Amino acid sequence: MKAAVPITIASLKVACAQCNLLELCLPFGMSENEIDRLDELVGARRKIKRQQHLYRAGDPFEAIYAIRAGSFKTDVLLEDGREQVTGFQMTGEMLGLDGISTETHTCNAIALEDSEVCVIAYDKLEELARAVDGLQHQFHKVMSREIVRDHGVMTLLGSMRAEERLAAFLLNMSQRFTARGFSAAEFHLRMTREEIGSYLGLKLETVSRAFSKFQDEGLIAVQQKHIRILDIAGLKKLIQHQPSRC
Amino acid sequence: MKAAVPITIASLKVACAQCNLLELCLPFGMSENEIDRLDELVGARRKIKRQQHLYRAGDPFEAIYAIRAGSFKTDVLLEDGREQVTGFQMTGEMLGLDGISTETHTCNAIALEDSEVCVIAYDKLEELARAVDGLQHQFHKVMSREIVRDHGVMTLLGSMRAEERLAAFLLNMSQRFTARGFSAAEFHLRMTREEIGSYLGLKLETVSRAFSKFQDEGLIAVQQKHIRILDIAGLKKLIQHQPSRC
DNA sequence: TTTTGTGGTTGACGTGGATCAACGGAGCAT
DNA sequence: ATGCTCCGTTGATCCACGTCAACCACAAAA
Repeated sequence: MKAAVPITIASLKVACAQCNLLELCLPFGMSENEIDRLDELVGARRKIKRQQHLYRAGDPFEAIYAIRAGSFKTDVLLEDGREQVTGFQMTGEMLGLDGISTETHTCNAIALEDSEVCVIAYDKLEELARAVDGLQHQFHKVMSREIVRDHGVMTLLGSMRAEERLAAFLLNMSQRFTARGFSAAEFHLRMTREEIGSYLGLKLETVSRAFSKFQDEGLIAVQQKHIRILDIAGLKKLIQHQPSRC
Repeated sequence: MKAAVPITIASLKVACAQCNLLELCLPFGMSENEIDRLDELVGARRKIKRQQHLYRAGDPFEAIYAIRAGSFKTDVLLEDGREQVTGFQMTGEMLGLDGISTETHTCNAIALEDSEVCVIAYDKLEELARAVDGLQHQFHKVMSREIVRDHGVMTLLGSMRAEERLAAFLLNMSQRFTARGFSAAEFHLRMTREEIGSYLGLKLETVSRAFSKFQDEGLIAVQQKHIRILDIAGLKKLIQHQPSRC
């Protein structure tokens, strides 16, 4: 019997105010009072095992998700079978925003490791956003941030060469790990070379070669998915592309 | 004398309900009552001459803009001088959504022809969105649509070859002209080959060659910026990329 | 009219990254 | 252990697109 440990509904739900991801997630910038009201919003957590889908392209859109633990990729499948990874998401980041426009998810969200998300029913979110100023504003910021991020990727895909792309990717990962309290210089990638390549518009062999080249040049140390950045400045210099001559 | 034509403040403002872009713009899907309330929101129109900036990267963010007439491009400048076009916008589309996240515009918006926009003060928009359910929902949809669109561009840049990209671009333009009541088969591009190239991650010569090739193959007729699509199905076939063999 | 400038086309050539192929190592089930 | 499978690395070759350069069309200025 569990009499000694009272388990209430509340304890099964997410208490945003207690969540250590607060700084990274939707509540960022909201007042304490406002955050307390968020808890009516977050219905349940959901665990997703590695390689499983949180949602699929075509699924009806009902909720957005905040990553509580773990990480995900989003991708779309072209008619001819090509896969395009559109993003990697870490704890505190939101998934599913693309579904609002058509009320249907437009991509697949797949866990890169065993993960857990907070489920945020979208109709409730809209309702609460009307009442809680800070929530509305933060939600808009989250969506806008996604737009800015996507523009960054477009720039990367549209105007950088292979090594610049990979350098930008590593610096981005490093920065995101840092924001989560992990080492900026040493981390574990949860995605394969092929997934990185798809995201960066490169083939897996090219990604692999660029990793090796960076290693030869003393910029990083690679061991499978484990990355150690030895020369952050060197990587940064790479992405401002020395124009051909002069 | 103009005595016979009373000019009121109201007539200088935009009446969303009377605007013929209603179907394409923010009000789409809102009720008549709701749309009437929008008029308190749209402060003024602003005319932008060809090649002039509506806003610049770094400008403080105060308003978003609905294009009332004309067209724009958005771009970002990399440190080394490279320009990356992140989008082309037509009538009814919104500009400036990227600014919400950092309260600073992150790209430049430049008119491709003499244009006019409706200025929507962002703080007023948030305020009104709290009162008018339909507005809140439509605004979210507009932002989400931008995210979906960007994912589409990422897919294009990440996994298509030059001719596929250009075919996708032409079909997209055609579809957007159609939505605005113009011919699907014949239209005028307002941007240069270089701007198209930047957007598609190609050099202007490659764009030009692809146009010529499409013309040789009878898919389109090109004369400078004037495009006539002769074989829509043919273009569509191009973008599903016949996998190398079989 | 000629001039000048901007944008577009086309050709010749070079190269970055894709493709094809072989192999090696890690993790997992047996 | 053994074998299997997935993932990553590396080499050899190819080709799509970038680069460089010449030229052309059109529009605005002189």
